[in-house]
Amino acid sequence: MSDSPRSILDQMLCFEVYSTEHAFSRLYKTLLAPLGLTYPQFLVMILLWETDDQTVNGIGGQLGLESSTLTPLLKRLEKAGLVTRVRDAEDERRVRVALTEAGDALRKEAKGIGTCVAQATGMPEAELKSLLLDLRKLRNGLASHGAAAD
Amino acid sequence: MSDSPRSILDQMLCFEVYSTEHAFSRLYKTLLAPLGLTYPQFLVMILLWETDDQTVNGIGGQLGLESSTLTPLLKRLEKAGLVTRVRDAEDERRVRVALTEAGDALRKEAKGIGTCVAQATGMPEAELKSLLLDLRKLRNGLASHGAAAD
DNA sequence: TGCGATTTAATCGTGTGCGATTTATTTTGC
DNA sequence: GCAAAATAAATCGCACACGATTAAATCGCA
Repeated sequence: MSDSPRSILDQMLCFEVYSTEHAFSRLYKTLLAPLGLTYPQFLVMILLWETDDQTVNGIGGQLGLESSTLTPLLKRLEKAGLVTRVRDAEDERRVRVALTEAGDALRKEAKGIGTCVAQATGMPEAELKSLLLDLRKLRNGLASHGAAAD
Repeated sequence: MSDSPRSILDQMLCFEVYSTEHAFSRLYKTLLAPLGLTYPQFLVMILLWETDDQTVNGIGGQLGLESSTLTPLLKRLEKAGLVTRVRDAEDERRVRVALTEAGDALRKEAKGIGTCVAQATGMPEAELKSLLLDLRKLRNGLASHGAAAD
């Protein structure tokens, strides 16, 4: 990227979101490499650290991901020994995802990452907070549009 | 997504960017389906509509994408009859990507998409513009951090 | 001039993402 | 109580996206 020649892309908000997402992704890649996690895997772990033992749909609802994305991802976390996947005895359709000891222990390793990212932005906290709220407003607008079309 | 239970994710700017990117992606999917384009393909077409006949690296530099991403994508555009890919006679290492007539003609079909997306956000133009600038500031911060680590 | 370093695309392997479909289970409506 | 509808997860095919590597062409400098 770096210094692109002026282009119509510079006026497009969607492209700014698109490339900012890539920038975050690249930063997280280096931060998460020691933990052996990808960014989406990290998001799942954050949810489980907060509330252990959730269903696939429960996780997907919070992240906005389909089971077609989550199932393979969760299998990789299982293979890495961080979570267990077991059919719910109450409702055999559901699969409950829970932390293993190793998965729980990883929480400590991840402690500093949040503040590390905040520092990497080079922006004051208040500005980041207001940007977050503006983005949420935008996302809600886009989502409601999609929902209205159904 | 919709109404997630309150979670630590709600405080994370990176997740807001991540999910806003998905929201844009879903919206563009429906808008671009009639053109037979994906969103990254659309970005490439925008660059070519603006400046025809560019190298793979030239396009990649503007989009922040590697040749490992672009080469298959460009081959799909070529297969769809929208662009040509030919080795540069001046420098045989380079591949020049240019619009076909069909690729150029598609420009008209894409005319309304920009304003359509702007409307879908449900936010006033000035707000979108300031959000774009804030995001650019954030992205530059993240990128410079990554560069500094090299 | 010629050879090593650099540049440019392409290739390969891994990991998201999604839509459409499938399978198994539970809920419902009669 | 049982067939139809609904729900949950998994599966499949396709399309990004990146890092590492490779192959070919060009550059640069001794």
